[in-house]
Amino acid sequence: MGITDRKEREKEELRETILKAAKSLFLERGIEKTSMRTIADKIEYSPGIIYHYFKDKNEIFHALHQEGFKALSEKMEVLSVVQDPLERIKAMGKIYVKFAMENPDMYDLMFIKDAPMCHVNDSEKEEWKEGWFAFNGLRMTIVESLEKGYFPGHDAESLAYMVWSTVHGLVSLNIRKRCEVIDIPRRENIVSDGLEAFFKILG
Amino acid sequence: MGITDRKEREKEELRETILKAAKSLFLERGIEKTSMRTIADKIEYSPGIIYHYFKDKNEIFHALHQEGFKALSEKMEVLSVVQDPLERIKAMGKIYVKFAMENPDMYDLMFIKDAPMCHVNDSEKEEWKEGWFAFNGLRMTIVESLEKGYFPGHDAESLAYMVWSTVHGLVSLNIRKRCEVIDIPRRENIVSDGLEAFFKILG
DNA sequence: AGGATTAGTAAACAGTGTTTAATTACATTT
DNA sequence: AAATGTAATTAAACACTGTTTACTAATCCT
Repeated sequence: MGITDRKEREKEELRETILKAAKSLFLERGIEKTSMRTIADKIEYSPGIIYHYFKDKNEIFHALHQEGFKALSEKMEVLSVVQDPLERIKAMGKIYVKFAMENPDMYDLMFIKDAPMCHVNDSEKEEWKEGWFAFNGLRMTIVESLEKGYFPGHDAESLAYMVWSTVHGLVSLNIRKRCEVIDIPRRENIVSDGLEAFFKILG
Repeated sequence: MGITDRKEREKEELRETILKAAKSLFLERGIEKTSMRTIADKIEYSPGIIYHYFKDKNEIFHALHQEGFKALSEKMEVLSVVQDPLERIKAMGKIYVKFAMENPDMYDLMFIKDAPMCHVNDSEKEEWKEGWFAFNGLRMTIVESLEKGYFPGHDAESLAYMVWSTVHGLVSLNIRKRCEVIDIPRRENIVSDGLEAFFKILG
């Protein structure tokens, strides 16, 4: 079965090539300017071939979407050294915001664009694994905080969603250029300043 | 100059007709499915005519964008009866979230989509008036809170951006379908639950 | 009434995602 | 080695998109 195996491998290779081309085009020109034809041009194949490896454009970007979550979760690994759960929440927030500001297009794809989520709804229904895993990391840390007496009278789920919302809001308003309402000198650091204000309120 | 006036009025009328058609199509099918041709079909003119009244598709949706801000600021008018500034912040948050959940497509256009903001950047640069006005309402209330001794050690700008970020995060994660990570029974009320958690933390 | 201006249109351009049918390349079987 | 069957690959088309162009028809002003 050596030949079938090699075939299999070659097929996988082209899939990876398509994905790599899509990623580099996406990161330097955005999703809208990355068309099936520009991807095809880049890999020097005809546009039609892509549909033998991906159902549609959405499936390509869903794959990149997953890569993004892998990258983010890797950055979260250092959190294991932070003992205090409240400090760990703050450290998570910092990593999250840093990731978003350093990879705005990837963040956009992961948390703002509606494109790849439609795909999730269609094919995997209640299955958005990467997202669930990431959110659960935050929720567990908050459960631990509640156990240690932080945030009395709160419940983990609401609190976790609220914390996520705040950091998401901080970065997404910036990424989608809604910060123009803030004076130019302040604007530069408004995301990290907002984050610090949030931490101060958390206690 | 009566004739010129009537001409002017008629021209304004078609502009309004286009806007009305665009709005109704947009609200029932979303921005992506509202094309220049579907608008033209609806008003029973040829697609080309739209370009005599609007520079491009963006300019149409920038006009709707402004309508959205007018609607939101009208809903904020009741706030004048709330005396305590901290309570006013909370009331603002509730109105904001209610508006977003009742008009998700309009909210999307106003705060999530990048489309109409590009237009702002190009033509009016540092001029996004409606947005600045809305944000300033929040900032002023927070200044008042600081004066009354709330949030010691904070500055108004960071705090205002943080509060805005939280409410924006709560609704935008929901609108862009990132709440699938939350269990189904909790999901239904997660936005208002998250908002309550935030209020609880604000004090 | 005639020339200028404006409203409106049809058709085209360049682009998009996607599907189709046809073709090429290649492994397997005869 | 030649024929067959299968999979990879392509060119071309379809139905869209936003936008521009050249043209016509209507209206206004002198």
